[in-house]
Amino acid sequence: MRLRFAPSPTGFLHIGNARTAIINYLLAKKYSADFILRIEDTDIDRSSRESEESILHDLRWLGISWNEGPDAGGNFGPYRQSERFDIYKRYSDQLLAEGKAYHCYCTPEELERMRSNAAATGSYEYSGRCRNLSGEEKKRFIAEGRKPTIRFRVPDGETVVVDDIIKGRVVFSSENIGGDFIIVRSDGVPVYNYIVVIDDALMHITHVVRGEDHLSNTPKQILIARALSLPVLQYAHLSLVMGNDRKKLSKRHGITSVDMYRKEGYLPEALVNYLAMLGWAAEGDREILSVDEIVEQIELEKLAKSAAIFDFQKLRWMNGHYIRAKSLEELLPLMLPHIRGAGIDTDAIEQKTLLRTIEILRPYCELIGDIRHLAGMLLAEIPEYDDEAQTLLSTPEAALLIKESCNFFNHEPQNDITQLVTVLKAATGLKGKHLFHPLRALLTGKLKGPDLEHVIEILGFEGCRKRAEYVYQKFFYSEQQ
RNA sequence: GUCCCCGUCGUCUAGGGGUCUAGGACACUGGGUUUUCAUCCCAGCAACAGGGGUUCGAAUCCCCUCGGGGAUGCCA
Repeated sequence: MRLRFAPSPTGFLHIGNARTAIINYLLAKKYSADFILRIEDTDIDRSSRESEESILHDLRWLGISWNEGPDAGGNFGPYRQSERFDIYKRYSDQLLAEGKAYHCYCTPEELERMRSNAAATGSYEYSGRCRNLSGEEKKRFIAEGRKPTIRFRVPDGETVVVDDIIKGRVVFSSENIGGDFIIVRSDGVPVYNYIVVIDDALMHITHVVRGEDHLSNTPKQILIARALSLPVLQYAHLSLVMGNDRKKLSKRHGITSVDMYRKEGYLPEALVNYLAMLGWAAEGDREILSVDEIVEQIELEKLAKSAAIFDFQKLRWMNGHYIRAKSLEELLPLMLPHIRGAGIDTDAIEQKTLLRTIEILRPYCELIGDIRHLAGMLLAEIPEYDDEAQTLLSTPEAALLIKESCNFFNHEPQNDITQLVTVLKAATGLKGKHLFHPLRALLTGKLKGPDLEHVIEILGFEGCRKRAEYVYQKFFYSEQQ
């Protein structure tokens, strides 16, 4: 069994393509199949090496690996279509020689005109104008300087059956696949629907698992395979991933490139888990599964036929779950850049303190990047005091607490910080939320957050003292003026 | 327009003739834990697109309608 993922390097790895890659990879793992990565870079204007590299990078980040590919080599290369033009040329020459394809001299402008005329009346398909050109007509077109494309001569009255592993039996007739289609452009570059057949055959692919948007292309490909006496493969067409407006997922639905998910602080295991579960369900109502568990259970036959709307909420929930499941040691390097991004000098902080901070703050994180807005509460010299906290700290009730806090730090520097709450309680006569609320605001600058006990533990005597002093200066002292 | 695919809670899904007064998860609501919020735990809300058949019996099989999607490119 040999599977493949064949992206075109025209941008970042899209989340929908990532799902296709993941499912192929998971299946390859399950069946110990070879997994081939092929780069479909025949759209020369839009393809780039940078895109290819970023796609490979994103695939690796997701934990996907392949046995053969442009970087890995293999016995059936090259693995970039742009490096295989001589192969495609041989086959198109053969089709031409056998009369199964022909030169078409229609210009893009002419075709566009035919198309728009047809749109008014009804359906469009290529008229077949150049199907049976006389030598005379050909000569004339050539004399006009027209560069021909090569069109595949679609046979009449053929039935094409796709026995799709997911969709079931789908029957097409050669009459209504849109007429003779172009297989080689006028500049000599071959077209997807044609070369995909050659590559899959030559690379000994056994199962083509790809997006449903290719289902209608499949009869064209099968017709090509027949014409070339190449094998027809097993197909499995994955239902598409949609945005919340039920349109194919695209940029306007939010972030759609794997690259962005990584930057936002999603974990690859969450993305893999979520994408695998989109259109598939594991036994026993389980939602959170490791790659190995998914590999054990996943089957093409059990994948959903219907399109699925991408649920960002659920992905976030799952990501939060994986954040909580990770060890602190694993989390630290992932969160460190974000903590630094919040302007905190992590080099000045003991590793032990950082780990403990992450432990305390982690329940508040759905994304790794969420730590950025939280870290300041525990690690900044002086945290940001939000509006709610400022309002609270300006009340007379808080004034008393602020004053007594400063007392605690200034007059008895030997005080045990763990006694702060007890001492303040006695000194102010406040208790319950009347005590904890303003104290929280004073220490963290926020009205909500982790246990004050933990906050005090991380801040220590000095940290708490600095904040109390800051608040005294800002809210208490200024009010006395 | 034509061809093709699809249609169970708001969303992802389980279910494939009787065990379905339709199960789980996210979201939402309420409660518990907590000084607060988050985590965690418990409970609740909420669906078989519509209409015809077939059958003793249909969410499950068939047909039609409607709805959604994809293809119809010298993109892949």
